[in-house]
Amino acid sequence: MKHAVTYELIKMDKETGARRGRLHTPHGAVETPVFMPVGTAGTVKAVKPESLKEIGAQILLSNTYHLYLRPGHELIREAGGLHRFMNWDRAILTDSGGFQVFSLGDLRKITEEGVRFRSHIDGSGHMLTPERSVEIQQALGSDIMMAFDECAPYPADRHYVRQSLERTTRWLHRCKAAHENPEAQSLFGIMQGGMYRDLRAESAKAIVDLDLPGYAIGGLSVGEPKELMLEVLDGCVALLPTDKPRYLMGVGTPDYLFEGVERGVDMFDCVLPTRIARNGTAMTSGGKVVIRNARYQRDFSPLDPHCDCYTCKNYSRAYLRHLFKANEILSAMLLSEHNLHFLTKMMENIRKAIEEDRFSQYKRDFYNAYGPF
RNA sequence: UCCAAGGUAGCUCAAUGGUGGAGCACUCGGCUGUUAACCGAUAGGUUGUGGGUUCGAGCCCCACCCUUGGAG
Repeated sequence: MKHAVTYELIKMDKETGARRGRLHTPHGAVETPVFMPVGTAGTVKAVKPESLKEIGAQILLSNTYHLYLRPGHELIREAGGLHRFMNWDRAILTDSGGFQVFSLGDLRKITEEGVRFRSHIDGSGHMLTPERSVEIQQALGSDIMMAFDECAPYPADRHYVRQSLERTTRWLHRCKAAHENPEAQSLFGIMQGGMYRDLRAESAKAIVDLDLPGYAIGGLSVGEPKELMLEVLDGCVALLPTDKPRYLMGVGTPDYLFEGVERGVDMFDCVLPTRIARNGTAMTSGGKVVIRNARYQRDFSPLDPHCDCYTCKNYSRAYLRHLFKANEILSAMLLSEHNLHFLTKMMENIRKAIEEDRFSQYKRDFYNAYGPF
């Protein structure tokens, strides 16, 4: 059987676990390692698809739970699928709603069958099951569907995490069984196991046994200290096959991206660049810039002097601060575009550095310029 | 000139005669498979002025100043 999405390993870094690869999808190739901007509700908030293309985004993430509630997956099927509906002809990965099991804590109840949600929009009741999640993602027509999982909270006791990951594994089998056309869309499995090394190993073995076209590491970056996260991540990557893409879910600060790549992760996604943009913060080559701060009131220099994005080419820090303070929508647009450009460009540089066997050097240079994260 | 209603944080306003608060603004912090153009924290006061009553006054009394509306 031919999978919709395949992974081509192009080059391994000589010193670290970093690797340069390529994902082949029904909507074009994706050069890895890659950062995927998040477009939860069928839009990367405040950024036009045209701008995303200019920035160089290769693949977007969208969300099953949110699109199911509004406007409804049947409507999107009727529109010709999510790609057409949102005018994005490059690749799309859809999350399964599994993260909402975690983030909508008070609004859901987990059972073996699935998860009962109360809509955060109108309070109505809904049942999301592995079968239902796959059905919705098939209607959306994403290139990569994620398995319906439970992202366990941190901290969580061993007993809970074990129960949770075993249920997630059973759910993965049901997702695979419900998956109708693996040649049109690929299903990625998600490893869980919290911060417990042996449970991670159990989870990894269970999902790798299904021989899926890609594997994700879930349940990290949920509030645990960075050292712990990296230690767990070390173990996780080692458990995954080298001939399949590895996706670290929910990671998006520059340091975590470098650390992930260094350990052999190929894909990342995160709301952080767009969210902090809307809240008045930018990532720049010189570090984090909280543009809302009074110190930038009369700073007429560009946000990042080393950046060639639309925002940095045309506007000053003083103007960006003014827009934010004045609650102007353009503030969210310009800062979001910049932050996505920044991370996308950073990943581009990382890929190039791996090709030229100077990943570690690039990482050092980047850290030196960026300062504390 | 008279009548009325008012003067409390930068702004708009709360506060039985009993420890003067809120929202917004300001300043700062946080945000990691989006419940998030969000959340949190700090700061900010001779309660228009001067007297009086009272154990105690933003609140009651007197005078004055100022604002708004009305009448002339």
